[in-house]
Amino acid sequence: MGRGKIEIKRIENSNNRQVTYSKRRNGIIKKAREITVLCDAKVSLIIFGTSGKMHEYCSPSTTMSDILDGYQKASGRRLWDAKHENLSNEIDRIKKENDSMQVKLRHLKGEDINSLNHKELMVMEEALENGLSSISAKQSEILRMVRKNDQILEEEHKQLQYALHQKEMAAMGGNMRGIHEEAMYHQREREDYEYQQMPFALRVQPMQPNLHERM
Amino acid sequence: MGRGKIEIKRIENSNNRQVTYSKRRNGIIKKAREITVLCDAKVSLIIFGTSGKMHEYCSPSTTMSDILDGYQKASGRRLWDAKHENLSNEIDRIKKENDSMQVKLRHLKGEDINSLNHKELMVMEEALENGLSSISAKQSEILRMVRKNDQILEEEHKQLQYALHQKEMAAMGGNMRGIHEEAMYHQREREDYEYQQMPFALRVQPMQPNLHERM
DNA sequence: AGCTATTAATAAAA
DNA sequence: TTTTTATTAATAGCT
Repeated sequence: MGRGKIEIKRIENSNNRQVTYSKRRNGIIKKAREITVLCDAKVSLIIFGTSGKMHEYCSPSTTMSDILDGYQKASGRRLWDAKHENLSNEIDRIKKENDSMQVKLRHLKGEDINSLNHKELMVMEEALENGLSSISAKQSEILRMVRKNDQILEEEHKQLQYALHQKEMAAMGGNMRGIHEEAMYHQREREDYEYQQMPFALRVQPMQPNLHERM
Repeated sequence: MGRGKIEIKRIENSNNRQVTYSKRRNGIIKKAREITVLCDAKVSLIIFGTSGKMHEYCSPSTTMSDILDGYQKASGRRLWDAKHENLSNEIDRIKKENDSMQVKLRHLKGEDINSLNHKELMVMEEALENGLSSISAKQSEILRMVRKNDQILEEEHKQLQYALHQKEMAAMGGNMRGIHEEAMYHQREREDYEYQQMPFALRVQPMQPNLHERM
């Protein structure tokens, strides 16, 4: 049914193949549509071309799921059971892994250890001791950090007190001598200058920014 | 394409409809087969007639499941049941549980504890100490059991030595006085009686039957 | 089921 | 891709 007869075998010319695919695909879908209308049939048709693009047709009176349900009943084959089984198996596997970890955790917490023998207990004891020492070390580290921060804060506190004292003394002197507004302004300027001159590390700023999170 | 043109609408004559269905069904399946061969396409085709009988075609290079998988991916629609989703969800849930337990275990072993804060470390430390003390207690218990068993064995050993000594003495006396067979038999009877008279706890029997398993 | 006149699909070309 | 068109393929109405 064309300008020439063709053999039903793979079309080697890729352009021809693509054109033929497009035409015949439309043809099949048209035929599917026609048979559903003419004969009350229910049709599910899915076509994938080499490009991977999909085309589908499904009778308007039904759905893919319905037809596939019917397919499963009629053919006895199960389309999804293989998947089901895989998933179920994976669940079993993971659950077992889970259980054994649960048991380990309980053992490490000292629960249900009646079933353990001396050797196993030794291994666990060692693990616990290692864990404990790691954690103690970490605790000490945090404590050191806290102390250091304390120390720094204390230093800053002293500096602030000193600065405040200076300011009060200066202000008092000014009042006693009846300094006017402009003089006060310069006074403030001088204090700003003094602050700029303080060693950087002594300025007010958080030294361990995330320490509160660790407490 | 027939002796007359027909409108594409339901064929009211049921006999004609059945005949046309049969012919066109074969036609579509043939077309499906042809497009797979000519164009390397993958086709899934399922047809139900009014009688409820099913006819299908699926490209030989693949399976219904494969094509329907592709359909799901391409269309975004889900053909499978809620069951699948439930299973998938459960897998996800269990995997998460798994992961968190893994993390806990690692933490208890003192690994990856940099991310923990002071409070969490405190909790873990306590858990580890509890676990350690439970295990130490169990170890002591086992040690006590071993010692007790030792003691019992030692007692039994003494009793056995004593019994053996008695027997040897008796045998020696018998030989010296030339005791005949019947006398020896009575000797043995007497020893059996003595054994029956021993305090039950001192008789030879395993005191901690499964102790070897615990070591 | 076959047959065949007729329509429908489509291969090749544009 | 789509259109055109010569040709083949499918099939409607009959047996």
